[in-house]
Amino acid sequence: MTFANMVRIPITTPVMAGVMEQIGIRMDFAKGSEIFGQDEDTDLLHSVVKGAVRTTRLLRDGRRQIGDFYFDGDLVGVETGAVHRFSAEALADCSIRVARRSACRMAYRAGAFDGALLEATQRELERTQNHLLALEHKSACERVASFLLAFAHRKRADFLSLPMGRQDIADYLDLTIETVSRMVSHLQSLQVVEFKGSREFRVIRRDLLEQLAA
Amino acid sequence: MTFANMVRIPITTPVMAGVMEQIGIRMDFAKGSEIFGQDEDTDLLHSVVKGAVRTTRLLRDGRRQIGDFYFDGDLVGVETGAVHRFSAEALADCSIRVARRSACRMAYRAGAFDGALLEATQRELERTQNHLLALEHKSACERVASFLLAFAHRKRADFLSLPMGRQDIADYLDLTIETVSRMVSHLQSLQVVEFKGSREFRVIRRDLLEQLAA
DNA sequence: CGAACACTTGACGCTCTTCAAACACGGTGG
DNA sequence: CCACCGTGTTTGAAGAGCGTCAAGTGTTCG
Repeated sequence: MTFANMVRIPITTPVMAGVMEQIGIRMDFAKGSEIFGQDEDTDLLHSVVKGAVRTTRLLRDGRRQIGDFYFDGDLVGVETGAVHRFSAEALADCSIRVARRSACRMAYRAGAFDGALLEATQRELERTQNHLLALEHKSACERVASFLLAFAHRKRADFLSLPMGRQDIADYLDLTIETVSRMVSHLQSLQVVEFKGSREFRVIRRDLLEQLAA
Repeated sequence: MTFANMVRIPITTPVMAGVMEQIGIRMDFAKGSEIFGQDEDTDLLHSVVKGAVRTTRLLRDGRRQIGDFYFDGDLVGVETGAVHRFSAEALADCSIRVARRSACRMAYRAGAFDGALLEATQRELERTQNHLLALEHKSACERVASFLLAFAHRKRADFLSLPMGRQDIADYLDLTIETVSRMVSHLQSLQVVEFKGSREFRVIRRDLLEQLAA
């Protein structure tokens, strides 16, 4: 719990995972395809089995807000109303489990299921608060460092691969693509991380990276 | 629903309001006093009867993040875990209703109460997402304009009074107090709003203000 | 009436954006 | 096999916008 804002909170609970595994229908989505759309109804729940998902919403002015990125085990797009306010797309080829809310509620005791849904929503809230925290009063360098660090936390592998492009990172961090690129170069010149191409990277000095993420 | 990001979403539901009214104990808090603290447990629910509340959390580096502002009817600090991650303070003299979660659950059918709590959490999530949206890719002027507009939406009165000071606004909008001050002056010089002192203001040209809030 | 506090205003510098161009990679077709 | 193009990324130079520091102006309260 030293760096709360850098740890990715999984959007799942044991009960929720159990329910989805039991009654969810497995579907595959090709990289780039839409899993659900803005304004579709929220009756279906989606959880990621394998792959990477991004939620976005289009704004009046044509800009695009990134909601968040979701990975193995996460429930995607736990939302407020009857219709989705974000759409979800597969960043990589994905395997997703889909289930109807009503079916989930029947499969389990309704109360237990609602409790799990509440907890998932609370985790999503916590994540959004942390995202806010990761932007507020942080420099471009700190944002990019935090972002890379959050990934390094997910996998212990030597080199790991970012499933999203620079534009997605820029939108997520509220920076321009050029600034993200510059900061990545900067972190490399400091020997803190090493990139192989634009997506594969590894952390060389985790202590420095944590320090730079402030 | 034209300007989703400028509308303050109330954190309440009919069921929740009913429960709190029925079994909540009314308490008064003087301006500046703490309603609950960071790391206190979340067993107690608080709803605002009258007044204005601000939630904040202290960060490692000594900075202070503002969670949100809460007004009449709002449930304050719907949170994730067993302990509060934010503390809540009275911005003005406040009247608050306090109730134990467990008591609420007993007073109502547990299911109905949990549903109401879920909805309140979802609204809090939606608010946080909108807060994020209100910061991302927005200029200082747009942020301040949105902020004032959100208040103008709340009350239809001619002149209305901001319950928080410039520092709170600055923290909320991730700006400095000087920049907030400059933007307020700027909006005044454009004849879009009029200030009487530093807290009382009214909107002169709502259309322009909405345009500036982008 | 004076002191403490909150807010405003000004000047200057740094960071990030903008605009522009170069570069890298992957696929296609000659 | 290599020239060609499209897309995504990097790099550079210039400028705008916001932060910082510092001084000034209210405003509230003893």
